Parts: sequence; C-alpha cells; structure tokens
Amino acid sequence: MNIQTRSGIKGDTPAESSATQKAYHELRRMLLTGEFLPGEKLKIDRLRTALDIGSSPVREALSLLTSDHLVERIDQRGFRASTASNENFLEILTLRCALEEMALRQSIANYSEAWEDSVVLAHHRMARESRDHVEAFEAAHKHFHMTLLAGCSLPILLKFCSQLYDLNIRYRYLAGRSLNYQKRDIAQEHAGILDAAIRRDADLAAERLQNHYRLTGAFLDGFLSSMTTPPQGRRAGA
Amino acid sequence: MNIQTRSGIKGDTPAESSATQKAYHELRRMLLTGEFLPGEKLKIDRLRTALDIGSSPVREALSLLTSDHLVERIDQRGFRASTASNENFLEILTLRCALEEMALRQSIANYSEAWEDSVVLAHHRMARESRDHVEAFEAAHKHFHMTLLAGCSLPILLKFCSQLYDLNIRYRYLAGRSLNYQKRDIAQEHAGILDAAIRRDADLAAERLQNHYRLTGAFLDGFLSSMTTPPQGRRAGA
DNA sequence: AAATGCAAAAAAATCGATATTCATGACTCC
DNA sequence: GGAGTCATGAATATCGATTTTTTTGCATTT
Repeated sequence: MNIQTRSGIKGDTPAESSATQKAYHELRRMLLTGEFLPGEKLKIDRLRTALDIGSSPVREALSLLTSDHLVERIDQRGFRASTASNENFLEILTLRCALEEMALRQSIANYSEAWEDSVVLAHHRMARESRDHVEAFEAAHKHFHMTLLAGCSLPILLKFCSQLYDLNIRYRYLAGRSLNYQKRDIAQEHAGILDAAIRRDADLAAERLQNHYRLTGAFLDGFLSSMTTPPQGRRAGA
Repeated sequence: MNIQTRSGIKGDTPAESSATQKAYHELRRMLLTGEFLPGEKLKIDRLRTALDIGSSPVREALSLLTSDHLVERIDQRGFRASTASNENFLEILTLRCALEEMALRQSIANYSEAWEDSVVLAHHRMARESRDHVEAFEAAHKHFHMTLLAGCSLPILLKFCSQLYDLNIRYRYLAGRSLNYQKRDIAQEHAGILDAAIRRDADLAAERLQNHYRLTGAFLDGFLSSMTTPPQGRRAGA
C-alpha cells in the first residue's frame, strides 16, 4: 500500500522525497499557521492517521521540530506544541533585532554584486506576490529578509535567524492575521531597508530593520496577553 | 529480552529513563569527545549494535543531535558526524562572544542575590574539580559559564549559548586536549570574570569573558588547518 | 466524605521485519 | 578500449506489532 510514497505528482514543495520530510514540512506548516494551539498535545496516533504515514517518521519529524522550538518533548509523555507567552514573544523580538542586525551588518561589510542582485531580485518578487495570495507573500517575505542576511557567510547565525523568523510568524498567525498589518506601509519599509543595504549604509539599514520589527512587535504585543501559556494544553473538542 | 531497559542501577547520568535518552546522551558524548571523526558516516546498524538498542531510538537521537549541529542528515543517505572547518570554528567563536556578552550583560542587569549565590557556588565547584578528573572539570566549567548567563531570563538565547559552547568543546577535543590550555592561568581568568560579574561591572565582565574566549580561540586556531572538511568522510579501518 | 491504592485503558516507546533507495562492479554496446 | 547500463549487495527508511509507561476511574479503607 501507500503507493503515493514517491508522489512527485503535486510537487508544491520541491519533491517530498522521504516520508519524514513530508511529515516535517506538513507539521511545521500546521504549527506555524496555528492549526495546533500552544501547549496542545500532539498524539502520535492522530498524526499518524492524519498524515497517512507510520509512527516512526512522525516521531522523527517531531524530534526535528523540537530543535526548532516549535515542539516540546516531555520525558516519557510524548510531544506537544510549544507553549506561547508574552515573554517568549518579546524574547524572540529582542533576539531577532540583535542577531539580524549582526548578520545584516556583516552582509553589508561583505558586499558583492551577486548579493546586491539577489537582494533586489528577492525584493521584486516579494512586491509582485503581495497582490496575490497571502501564503505566497509570506514565503517571499521570508526569502527577502533571509537574502538580506545571507551575505554574512555565517551559516549558524543564519539558521538562528531563520528559526526566530519562523517563531515570530507563528505568533502572527496566533494573534490572527486579521489584524491587518498591511495598514502600515510595509512596502515602503521594505524599500527603505533595501535601499540602505545596497547603498551599503550599515547603520541606516540596521536602524530601519529594527524599526520594521519593533513596529510589528508593538502591533502584536498586547494581543497576546489573553493567551499566556495555559497550565495544561488540553484541547476541548475532538 | 533487554531486561536492563529500566536500569537505574548505576545512575551516573540522572536516571536514563528512555532508550532514546540513553542513545542521545551517549552519542552526544561520543561526538563531543571526538570519538567520531568529522564527516564520519554514522551507520544505524553499527550504532544499534554498539548501544544495544533498536534502530528507532538511534534514529530519533540522531535527529535530535542534528538540531544541535553535531550531526548532519543527508537526504536519503543517513547521518554523519558534522564536518569541521576553520571557518566553522571561527563562526562559533564569533557567535559565542556576541551572544554570551548579550546574555551576561542582561544577567548583570537583572542582578539578584540568588544569582550571585549560584555563580559563586558554581565557581567554587569548578575550582574544586579542576584538581581531579578532566571529565568532571569540563562539566563544572560549562556549568559555571552557563550559570553566569542564566540570570538573563532569555531561554532561547541560553539554549543557543549552550549549543555553541558544546560545539566549541568538540573542537577542543578534536585539536587534542594535549595542547595544555592549562598553561594559561585559566583559574585567574575565571576569578576575574566572577569578580566583575558580582561587582556588577558589566563592561569589565564582558571584556574579560571575551578575552577568555579569544585566548582559547587563538590557541586552537591553526591547529585546525590540517583538518579542514574532507570531501567524503570515509573512514579507513573499522 | 476524603484519601489511598489498585486495575483497566490509553498512549508512548521500542522492536524486528520488510520495502526502498543507493552504491558498487561486471558486462555489453559503441 | 571506453562509456553507459544493468544486476547485485549494502544501507536506509518505513511499517505494524509488541512492550512499557502513564493516566484514569473505581473500589476500599479510615
């Protein structure tokens, strides 16, 4: 059975080779978009059925997500979606500002034409997507920000930034995409960062990047007071 | 069979409850102490036999170690010990300096008597161990450094610092503990950091911490030129 | 009536077997 | 004679069943 293991038919994500990969990406998406509540128990058997794969890949995927801080592993009591709290959110914001500033400054210091090209391209693609689906825009948005940092040539730092970015995204979904952060002129903020970066003005670029984050942070902060970590993440209905 | 699953008899490490935990800690120890060469293939079956457990816990442990940057997962070709390079080492050093400075400053800003007590205690225990086993000293050394940072109340940052600390340890073992970094007066460096910290002189503490790291870094740098990542981590004999 | 201990049920963890995938080397075709 | 192709062997990845652990509900005792 399980013939579509080697699907490749509807390759939205590039060639989901292994079952573990499939489980990882799908669970990650579900966690980021808030399909699991913070602290919610992640029962192996439910997921196994829902994803139509064995328990081993599920467990492996959850183990991988643990290191991304999206899932918590409880000694011999399985897994649950990471809890959420205002403190956690503020820490993510703080670390993002600090680490991304470091990476951005290094990127600018390492300036190359290839990097400039890639950043401009990423910015353009993001601008194009924004009119269409929110899903695609989010992907392009992350890509733009990561491209800005990618010139730093510090792989571990980049991984940290990527993880923090995702954690932040999760909060945005948890707070509800409803709060239209499109009210602010996001596009102009992005353009400003891009402009400072390719003009190699590190101070200005860093400042604009931080403002970009802090504004979003201020938007979300407060919305989260209602959802401080519940003592037991037991969900009501099935 | 496998009766000693629930051992608990010789609880060196506090109660190795699950097989996954056992595998994780043992593999982690082996990776940190250089029992696996950088890039070396980690065959499931070998490990399964060596650790006397099934393949599932081994795979799960390796998945967890992947997120600690100690193991690399290759698409459908299993796992291998992380490669090592001078660039990687220098990145670790750079990030350690930056992140630990941030954490230390925050710890000092959050000063409390409880924190002061814990730091003094950790320092004393480290000093006591140093005469005895190297193994125990390493543990106490890490504990001292992490205690210094623990007051910052930023769990994610602490986890990053802990990971980076371990990665650095690995390089120390890879370069051979032979290079007696005891030549320097490590003890005095530690005392200096402790002193500045409990006197709440953030600038001085940060400076001393960075010197502490950079000196060790300078020691190791160069020793590593001979071991830049091999293209294929194939080990010779069994 | 509350607390404690016990038993049944649920869930997690682990195992061993099977199916896939990848690597190696011989063989054929050009 | 060299390059490409197919068969063989090794290793990984996955599955489904079994074992272990935790949780829940109930009966008993104080």
